Amino acid sequence: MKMMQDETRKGPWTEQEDILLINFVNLFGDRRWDFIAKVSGLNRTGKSCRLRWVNYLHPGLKRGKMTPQEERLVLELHARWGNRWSRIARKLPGRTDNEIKNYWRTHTRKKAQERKSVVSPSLSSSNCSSSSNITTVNSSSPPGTGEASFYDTGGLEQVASAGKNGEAVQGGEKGYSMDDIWRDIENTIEPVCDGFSEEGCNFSYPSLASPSWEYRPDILWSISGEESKMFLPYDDGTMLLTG
DNA sequence: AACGTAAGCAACCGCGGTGCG
DNA sequence: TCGCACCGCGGTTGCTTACGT
Repeated sequence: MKMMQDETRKGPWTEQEDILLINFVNLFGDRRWDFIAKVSGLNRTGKSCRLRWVNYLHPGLKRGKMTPQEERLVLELHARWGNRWSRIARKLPGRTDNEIKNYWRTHTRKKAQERKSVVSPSLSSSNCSSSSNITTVNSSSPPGTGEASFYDTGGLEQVASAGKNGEAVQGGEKGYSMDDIWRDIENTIEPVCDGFSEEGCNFSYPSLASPSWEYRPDILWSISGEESKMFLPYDDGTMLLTG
């Protein structure tokens, strides 16, 4: 990892970055992303930090395949609200808008294919030239076109609950999984999630951005840009407070 | 066993909304 | 009241992994 302090890093997050971010969110809460981005020395944008937190690092996130109940809920809510992913996500504790969005995309694509094969098994290419709008919702199709056709399918029919890999182990964290990281965190930090059971920890309040641990102004020490140097991340992700 | 394709997931981008000076 | 900075959302893209031939 090259340390060009000036350029903003992009692309996949490393474990060390994750740990660093977790630490800083613990300290400052999960709202002041720009501040955290600067102070942490991550060389990431606030946006990027927020996204990483919300979609991957937030405690209480469920991992793995959607349950049939969740799938049904997604379909129902999507039928009702359309692409209001964050809104839908609030009704699914532990699921993120991104996750639901991705799920929907996959589901939609699958559906499109199923339909295509049902509607025109042998029709193949005869006269569907101009009116074949059901559609392959592929990535290049403009949003809305193909999608709308699913709103009215009564899309509630069972999703082939078959996904490919049941586990959806994200990102191939080799050696040091998120579970490990969280185990570490739990051992070292006390998240102020009290009273939050797995399900109590739902994010019904405005979006995942809600702090799952208290914002602690008392430990905010009024850090300025310069003072951020006080934090020197060790290689193993722990923090050294200097100064 | 190798190759091609599809599916799934993580991350980025752009835009609109909101709060603050 | 206006302008600016930041945050959050939805859309899109790119990469990795799984599967089929």
